[in-house]
Amino acid sequence: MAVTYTDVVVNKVDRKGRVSVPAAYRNALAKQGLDSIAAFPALHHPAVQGSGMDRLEEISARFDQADPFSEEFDDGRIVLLSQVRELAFDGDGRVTLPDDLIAHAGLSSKAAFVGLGKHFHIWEPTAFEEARRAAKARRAAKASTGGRQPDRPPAPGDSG
Amino acid sequence: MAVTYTDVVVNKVDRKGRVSVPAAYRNALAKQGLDSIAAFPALHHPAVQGSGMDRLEEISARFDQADPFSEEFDDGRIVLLSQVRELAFDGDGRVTLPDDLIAHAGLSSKAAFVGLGKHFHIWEPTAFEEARRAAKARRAAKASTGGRQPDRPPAPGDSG
DNA sequence: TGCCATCCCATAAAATCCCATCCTATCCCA
DNA sequence: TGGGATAGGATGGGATTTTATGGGATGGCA
Repeated sequence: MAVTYTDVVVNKVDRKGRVSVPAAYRNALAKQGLDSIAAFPALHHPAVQGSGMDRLEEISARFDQADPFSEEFDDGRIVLLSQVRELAFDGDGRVTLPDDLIAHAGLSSKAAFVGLGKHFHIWEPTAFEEARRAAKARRAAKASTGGRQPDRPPAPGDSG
Repeated sequence: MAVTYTDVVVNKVDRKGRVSVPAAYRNALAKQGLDSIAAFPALHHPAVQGSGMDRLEEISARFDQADPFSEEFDDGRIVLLSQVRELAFDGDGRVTLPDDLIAHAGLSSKAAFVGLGKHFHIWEPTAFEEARRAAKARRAAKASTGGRQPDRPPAPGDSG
């Protein structure tokens, strides 16, 4: 599977908390037989991270391989899996965002879907613009001090 | 079967000791033809662990795989399986929690259903929030002292 | 006959479905 | 190549259906 989600699309969040998932994303998911997205708070950003449930099953399977009662996996299980929400599409390709995710991402009336390859983020549009600007600035700073930047990985293909 | 239980849902425990099992969980179980949950005290937490009976059989099978005659696993099996209760749904999708499970989890008027993939926990809501906070802190501490820990499968947020 | 576990019903709130409308990118044809 | 015709998306809102929850009725068992 290659890059599935690309582009940035801004859609409205209506007063019921619904947002249309961009058709391109929906179609990508539909090809895998999925009619929902797995959503949870992005670890390092004020954004919702989304993907197909299949991505999550991978992770869940890893926890499961180990002794289901080993204590060492409990923290990961609790922190990661308990935050996952499965959001099913309604008949019009929309999902309703739960309050806690709306809060985490600081969403109000608009949501920016940001394609990141195998997953995507949902940001408050202006917050995303700001974050992107900041990221660019950091990269520029680094570039000027030397060193290869990861915007053009040397290896072809997709390793993830 | 994959990630079946996600999300955290807080429901009331009425004065008869009944709780509504979240519809999402019920529906998942119904798809497997189940109309009850298997519940027992979680090993490392003040919580009730639940799943479908099918999941329990799977777990029991692992004890056999390991070493059917090892004393260690036999103890585990006895401790675990002897404490399992099958809680049937009433007509409205509720179950009645036995006193010992209520005691073990310290439940009173509310119960938090915590989806953990293939099984779920039932916690006293504030106790769960506290436990999750602690788990997050431990993970953060570990992550900062070194690379990926063996108890830390690639997080869904790690790539983004 | 008293107690407890079920079952059943009523209600309020919330989630879901369904349809009408508005937009916009695309297509077709003169 | 201009412009209307179309199809697919995105939105809003109302109608329905599910859920969650409280309480009472019922039946079995000690």
